[in-house]
Amino acid sequence: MSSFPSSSDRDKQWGVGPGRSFQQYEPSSFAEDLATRAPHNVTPGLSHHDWSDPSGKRSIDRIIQSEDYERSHGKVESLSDSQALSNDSGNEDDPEEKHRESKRPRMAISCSECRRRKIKCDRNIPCMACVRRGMPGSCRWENAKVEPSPQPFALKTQVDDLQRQLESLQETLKTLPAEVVKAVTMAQQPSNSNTSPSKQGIEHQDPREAFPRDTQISKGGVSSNGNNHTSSRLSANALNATSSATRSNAPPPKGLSAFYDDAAENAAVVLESIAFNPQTNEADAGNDSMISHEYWRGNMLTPISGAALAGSAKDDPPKLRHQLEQQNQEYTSALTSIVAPPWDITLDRFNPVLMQQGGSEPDTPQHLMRHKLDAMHSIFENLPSLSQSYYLAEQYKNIIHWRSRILQ
Amino acid sequence: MSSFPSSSDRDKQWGVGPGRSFQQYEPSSFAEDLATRAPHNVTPGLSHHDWSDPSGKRSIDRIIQSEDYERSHGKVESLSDSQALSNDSGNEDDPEEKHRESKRPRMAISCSECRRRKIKCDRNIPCMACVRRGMPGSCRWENAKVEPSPQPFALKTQVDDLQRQLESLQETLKTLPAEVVKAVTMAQQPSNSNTSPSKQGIEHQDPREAFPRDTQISKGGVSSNGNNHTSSRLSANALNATSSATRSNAPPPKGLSAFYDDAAENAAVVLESIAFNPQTNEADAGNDSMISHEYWRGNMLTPISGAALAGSAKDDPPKLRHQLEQQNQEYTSALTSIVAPPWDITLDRFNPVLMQQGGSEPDTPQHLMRHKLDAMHSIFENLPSLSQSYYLAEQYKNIIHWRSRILQ
DNA sequence: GCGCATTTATCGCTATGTGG
DNA sequence: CCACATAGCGATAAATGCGC
Ligand SMILES: [Zn+2]
Ligand SMILES: [Zn+2]
Ligand SMILES: [Zn+2]
Ligand SMILES: [Zn+2]
Repeated sequence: MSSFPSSSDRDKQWGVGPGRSFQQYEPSSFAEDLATRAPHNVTPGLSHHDWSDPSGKRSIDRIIQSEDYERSHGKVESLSDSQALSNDSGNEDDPEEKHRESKRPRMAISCSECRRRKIKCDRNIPCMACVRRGMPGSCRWENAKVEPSPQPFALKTQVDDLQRQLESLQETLKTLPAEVVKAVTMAQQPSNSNTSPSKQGIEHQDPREAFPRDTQISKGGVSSNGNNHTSSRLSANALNATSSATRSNAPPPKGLSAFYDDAAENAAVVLESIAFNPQTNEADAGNDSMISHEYWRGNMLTPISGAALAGSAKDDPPKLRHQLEQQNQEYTSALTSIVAPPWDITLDRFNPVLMQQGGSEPDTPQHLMRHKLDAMHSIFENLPSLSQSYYLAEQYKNIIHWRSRILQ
Repeated sequence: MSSFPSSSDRDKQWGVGPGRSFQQYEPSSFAEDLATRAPHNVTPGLSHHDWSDPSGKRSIDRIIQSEDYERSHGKVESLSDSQALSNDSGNEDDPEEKHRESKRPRMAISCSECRRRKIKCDRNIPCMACVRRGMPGSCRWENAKVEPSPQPFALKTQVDDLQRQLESLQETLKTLPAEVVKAVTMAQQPSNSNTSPSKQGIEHQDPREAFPRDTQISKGGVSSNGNNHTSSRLSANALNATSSATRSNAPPPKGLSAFYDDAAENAAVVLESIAFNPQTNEADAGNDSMISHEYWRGNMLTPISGAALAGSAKDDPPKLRHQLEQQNQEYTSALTSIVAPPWDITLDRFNPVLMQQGGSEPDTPQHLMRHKLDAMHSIFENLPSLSQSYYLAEQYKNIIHWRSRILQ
């Protein structure tokens, strides 16, 4: 750490380029460097010159990348994120901070993944790079800091901390009424604490067993994988299995019915608040941070755009190409099966295809209405999760907004 | 160590290229290196060439990025220096040791078993290789590799796992009635260990990296690393299941307590307004950056790629095969329904699926409203997690924003 | 079980873009 | 024109997994 051999820097002559010579690694650049990499969050521009402390640079940057860092460091905070996106409002800036520093001089356009990997991004949404890599779903665009590459290690303290929390929570849970506890644990399956990777798990043997399959899968979505969280909601569902047959199993826990109702209410409230006061929720949401953000981050599905596909195919081996095509086809069809099916868009009007089978009746307006509603039902039925509904709504909103801008 | 090919690597100076000369790995890095790595430690010092930062360090730094860091950030460096490398002190010399660390750490994606045997791994969690071998239980993804660093570090997988458990529990808790939750959190909340940290710490990186492809899919309950805490979500499935899989026009849900209806109605109105009257919300929309988007980062489900499926099926018993296919189908459709944009981008204009229905409907009879509400109920019943919805919404908002930029 | 040819990922450093 | 950021090349470390 001692200061770096500054003088030496200069020596490094490496062929200077024609034109201007970059001496990038000068002191200042150092700071820059940090800023850049660290990006994780920091990004926002603040100049972190401050801590330019030369020493340890490298490691430090990496380290710093945590958001908290910035937070604590000064400002940044969500602002950057939100801001970036929100753009519209634009008005109220942070009153307080005022730092003249421009936050983000240059907006990013490459997808996050490409930025992280420092590779070329074709700027499509599932960009080719991501598609080729087999994870079109991880192709996102966030106008924000770049995250550092994943690392296999973590701080032990983290582990300890988590462990502690977990225990604490579990402990607390014990104090709850029996029924509740039961429901909860049931839902959440004994989290064996074990941190250690001791195997356990699924036993082996019958391969079929290995695949948990059952259940959740079809879940309308989301939840899915191991994450439970989603799921949990032990409530409502059980209660009104309204929607048709259930997949069997899991009989609703009984004594909780009273709670369920409440849960439903809560859900409604939540939805409402999200819809109307996103920022308000911010707080809540924020705090629930219990969840790991990691969850959904990476494998979202996304249909590959035709262009991207075509492009990639160009020089890829036929095998890969075929694979991509097939993959895409799957995505697309799946997508269609749910979103599109009930509608016959070509009619340019609401026309629930599915419903039709039900017996085509005359075209009475009345009936049309009826169809409409039924179709809507179909949709809603396929929007099992709040995420979905919220997403659709949001999406729609965005589209409108976007369009108005484009068409200007 | 010895295995390391290379120390000599360094020699390979690859001649400087014509055109621009990169001397990348040399001089300049020096300074930098020195600052950073060297200090750190350990590294033995190999002649500069070797600066190979030995490794540990490198990766370690990365690791550290956790929040905890910042906390201490005040001095991060110290940490890094001493801590991380602490080991070094003293023995830093052995060339051997140090070597084991790599300059460019990469996360593994094949399961441990496959890696060990050097055979192909389909990257699913019980990977086919393991399944076929009859020991799906032994299929784990431990990023084993080097786990050298003594003290302060731990495998990230551990952290992930813990985190997951914690989240799961908390999520579940959230579904409980407010009062209960309050009691619980209160009891344990004492801001124990800054909770916040956890969230972030882990965040970057995620599994997706690890399993580029669709992997987790079958995971169902298995947490990624082997632990089996099954995922909970006891009931949700039931409900949701129906939807995607079945497209039957199930009759509208009904029969909840009156009060539920009220709540739902409110929510329904909200949702409706969002969907049908986007502009109203527009303002809000912008700000979104709500919640820690980080939340869901990471474990989204992804359908099994056709290729993978095909491959596995190849020599598997038909029964299993069928199961897999079905499972996949369900996953695909479910997930797609969430992610799939309701518009048809290729048309360069949208096909507002939702819009239509909403838009018109001026004279909605009373009973129509009723249906709508019923539909809303369906949604609420499946309300999964706030985090998810936020994440998704955010995600898409980003996309829209991005598009608007690209399109100018 | 494993040598080793391939494929893939990481990252120093340069080229560019952009707001001020 | 400059300071500061992003884009992304291309060398090269590492992981994968064929084939014996
Ligand atoms: Zn990209
Ligand atoms: Zn991408
Ligand atoms: Zn495997
Ligand atoms: Zn395996």
